[in-house]
Amino acid sequence: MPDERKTPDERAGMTDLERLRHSAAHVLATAILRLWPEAQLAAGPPVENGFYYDVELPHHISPDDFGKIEAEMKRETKANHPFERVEVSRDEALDMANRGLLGALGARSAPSKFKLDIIENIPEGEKITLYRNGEFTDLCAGPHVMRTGNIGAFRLTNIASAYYKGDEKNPQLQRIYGTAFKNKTQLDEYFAMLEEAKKRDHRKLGKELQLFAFDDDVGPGLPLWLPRGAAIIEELEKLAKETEFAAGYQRVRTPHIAREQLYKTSGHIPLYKESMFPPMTVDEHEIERAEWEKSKAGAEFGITRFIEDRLVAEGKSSDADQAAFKKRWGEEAWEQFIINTGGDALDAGIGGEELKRSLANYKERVNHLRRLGLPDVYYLKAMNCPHHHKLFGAVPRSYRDLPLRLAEYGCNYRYEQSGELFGLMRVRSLQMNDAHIYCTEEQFEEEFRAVNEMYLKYFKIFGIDKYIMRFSTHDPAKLGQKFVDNSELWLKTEEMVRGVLQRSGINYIEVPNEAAFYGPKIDVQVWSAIGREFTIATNQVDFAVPARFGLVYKTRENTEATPLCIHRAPLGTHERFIGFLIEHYAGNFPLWLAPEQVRILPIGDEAPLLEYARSIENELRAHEVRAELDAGSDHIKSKIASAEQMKVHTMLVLGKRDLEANAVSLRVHGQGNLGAKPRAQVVAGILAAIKERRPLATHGSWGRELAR
RNA sequence: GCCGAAGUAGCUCAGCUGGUAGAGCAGCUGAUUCGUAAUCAGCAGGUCACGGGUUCGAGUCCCGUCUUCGGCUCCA
Repeated sequence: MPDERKTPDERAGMTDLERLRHSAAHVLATAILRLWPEAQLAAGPPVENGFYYDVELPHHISPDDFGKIEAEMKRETKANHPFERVEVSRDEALDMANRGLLGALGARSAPSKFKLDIIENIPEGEKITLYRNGEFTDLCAGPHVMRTGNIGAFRLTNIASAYYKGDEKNPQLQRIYGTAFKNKTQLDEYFAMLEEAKKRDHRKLGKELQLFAFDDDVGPGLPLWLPRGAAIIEELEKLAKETEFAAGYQRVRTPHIAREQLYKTSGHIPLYKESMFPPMTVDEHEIERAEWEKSKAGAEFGITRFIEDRLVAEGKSSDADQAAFKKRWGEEAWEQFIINTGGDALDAGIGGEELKRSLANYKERVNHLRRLGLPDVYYLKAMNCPHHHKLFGAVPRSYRDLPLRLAEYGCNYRYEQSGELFGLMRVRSLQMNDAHIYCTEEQFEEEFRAVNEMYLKYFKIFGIDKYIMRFSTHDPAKLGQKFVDNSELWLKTEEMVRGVLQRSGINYIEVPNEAAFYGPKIDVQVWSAIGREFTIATNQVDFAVPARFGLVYKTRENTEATPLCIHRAPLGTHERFIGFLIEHYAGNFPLWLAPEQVRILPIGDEAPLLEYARSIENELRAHEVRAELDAGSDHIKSKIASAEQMKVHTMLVLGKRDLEANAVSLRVHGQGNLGAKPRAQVVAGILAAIKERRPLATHGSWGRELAR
């Protein structure tokens, strides 16, 4: 949370680079004020890749303004003013803010309104400090570098909007982002890294490599998987199925929709209703219902008219009448009677044949509508757990059945806010590598440990060597609102999870107040080959929802107990995981994952050569290798260029010489020509590399091994 | 959802202050038979995101909608 106050301890812990960037934010503010003295400054902290300053300003700053802002910043760093720390009393600070002196170059007519607000939020007893560089003074707790000249190299990067303190009820500010480094070399390296990241962008590569597409008619956030992308999905599912089968999981299948009641039971409605697609209403009695509703309204009118015409006019009523009415016609008719007469019926006498007829008519209609029942309401499923809970409950369970591990690549639909959609990383239809493990408390530790080990196994396969597990716990103050109200269970399960994480030596950090509503969770963060961060999977403990579903198993003592549930998805969703893999591998997938594993490129199109090429293609395809034959009339250079461009993993170039020697000329994407090899050796090498899921991409070792 | 920017051929992009919509690549047809990153020629390809408006005339100006992007907020 960028706008949450940092404690003095956290500030003292700022790294040198953060200090430098924080100082750069002050220099940015100095420059902005020189150009637009009326600017109201809010906050300007260092962030992960740089810094920003939030300002309120009538002029809309655009990248076109960056040049002149940077020029002013340059002047300030050239001047090499010292950062001067001044301690002031609360009253002095308030006085200065009122005179517009804070976040300013000098006195101004308007008070420094955001600074005033910030001062008011500084806890009593905490020191209030100002920092000055040149003529610029800002309310700031520091720390800073010694002088403005210590900011070696900086550049403004982009501009965005942000609510003051991140609250949409507050005014919207312009947030100017920049980055700064000790020297120009580091700055240049950073921008080179960004360039590389741009080249690896999964949206760009996904289009170029024909992996997936989006279409306006299908809808935003609903990816269409082209055959090349679907091939990756197939491989991931194969991997998951093998791994999970070996770990004792059982596969299940559930529909994509369910009745409203399921999500009421699970508690997702109303808690997550906004992020679900709006419901579908199915009404088999739509016409009949409409007719009877209409005649019910007619009957009501009849009652009303009777009241108006007769009873009210005659003006008589009694408690005995009321009781008699209710007994004869029921509570509902009485209520309706009251509603229709605006309460006058209380004072009116009850009786008369006409009223009786009207009420009989009315009641018949009410009863008929009741028999029709309510229309069916269905939701697209936003998660698989409720369906899986129903599967647990579908069969009587005993402790002997536990742990029960139900796995499914379930397709979920989530109505993510339009502004959240982002390529494959945030979508509205997602296929999750989901499973739910139902177990006893005693089994929990072993199950949870096994899940973590599965993560580590996958990391190895995909060459992910940097990860962290974020262990999110509850906030006791929000029990009953954001979190299921059971303090004891929270503490108990959190302790269990913490224990497993500690004992298994997993790399984790603890994050308070971010748990799921039904239990503590673990978010798995990984870093791609170029150091971009992704949250790939979440792993959750659920001690609440199985009870809501009334799930029980028979214990050894023949009593009933509720199982614990672990929600886990090591490969997250296909969408996000493949998005990650594309950027991780820069589109150069290892052979087993490559959309097109082998392309056969004959030199020329003479019949015997094509026949030879076809026989190799058939042999590979018989082993389910994704092999294609380029039988076109292009020159070989051109065929190679096309194959390289599509990042085809292995190319087999075939000419007369190869035909005569029963050989193939091996070429691997990124490795170039590896020379002619016996056909059987190359085929065997390809099959082995796929079977073993050798982790490296094109720079991998298998091509080299074959070339030996 | 909020703020800002963008949307021209399958892709990458040009199209100036309003005056008949263009290139390269990809595609198709033909020629080329070439040993490791692009052989040549021809053809075809467009409701300039969509809907209104201003104008004699709109890709270009104005308004609305959709989508995408950069952020904010959100993420069971």
